[in-house]
Amino acid sequence: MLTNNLLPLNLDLTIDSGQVFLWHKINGHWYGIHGSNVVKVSMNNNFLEFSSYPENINGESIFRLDDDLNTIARKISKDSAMRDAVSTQNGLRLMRQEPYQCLLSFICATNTSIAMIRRMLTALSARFGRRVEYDGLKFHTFPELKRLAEASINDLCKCSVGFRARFIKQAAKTIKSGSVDFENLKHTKYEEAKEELMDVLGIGQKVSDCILLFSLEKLEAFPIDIWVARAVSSYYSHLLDEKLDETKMTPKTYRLLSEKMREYFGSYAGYAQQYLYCYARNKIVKRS
DNA sequence: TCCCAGGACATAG
DNA sequence: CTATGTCATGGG
Repeated sequence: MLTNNLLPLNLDLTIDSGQVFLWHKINGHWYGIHGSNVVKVSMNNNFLEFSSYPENINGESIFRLDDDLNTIARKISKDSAMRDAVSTQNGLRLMRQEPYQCLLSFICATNTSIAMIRRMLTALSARFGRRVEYDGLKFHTFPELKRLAEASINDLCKCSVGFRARFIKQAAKTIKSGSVDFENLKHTKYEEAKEELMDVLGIGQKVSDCILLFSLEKLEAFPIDIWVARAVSSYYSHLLDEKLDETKMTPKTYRLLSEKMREYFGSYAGYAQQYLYCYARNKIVKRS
């Protein structure tokens, strides 16, 4: 499938921006795990080339080409910091993930690094997913909820998930039971949907925001991790009433901050957040 | 050896 | 409602 609708799209930047964790670049093509499918993507002079297996998936949907990025970039470019973040990362987009995979991924993302998240999710898929071969390459699909819900804590721990094992198992049980309806949440107001997700064990404010932004169409969600907190502290302290200690993110501080930033950036605050996140990781001095 | 990483939970006040 | 300690794991 080929498309050039509403580009720009920078594949490398987007896929490697801490949203998805089961993608690999092989021979110039990106291969990713999208639920029970393997997807294959590449760019050929402004055309998105896309295929998937075993099901036929819409690549424009995964890369949110239905979002008019130029308009969004213009809307969030309200200050010099964001203008710089946008202009130096042209084509960075949000992705549209499978909600259940996104949810489990960000439960694994608590208090760890991206390299570790990749390791955990790769191990979980290898142990509990289904083997698929595509383009002569071997993959494992993302585990079905049933497998994770029935897995023993011990076997989950073999995937280096540590204390997250019980969260993964319990969350898989909860979602499988149907008490959380993703399709319904897509049409529920941000605040209400956020609260509902936080009823799931292992999901707090930040993880909930990530799930909402990356898989449930809540583009106003503004997840705050340590990097975004540093960026806000560096570039947006003038918007805050009190001085921000970005090392101490209490639930109260998180609530105030994210509310402030949603208010400032508006309905596309999530895009602003993603630009800030990547910008901060490259720009702000990493403490050794 | 200590600190950090896309934090959240349990408990006590 | 708020503050503090605890939770595995691996890299730097």
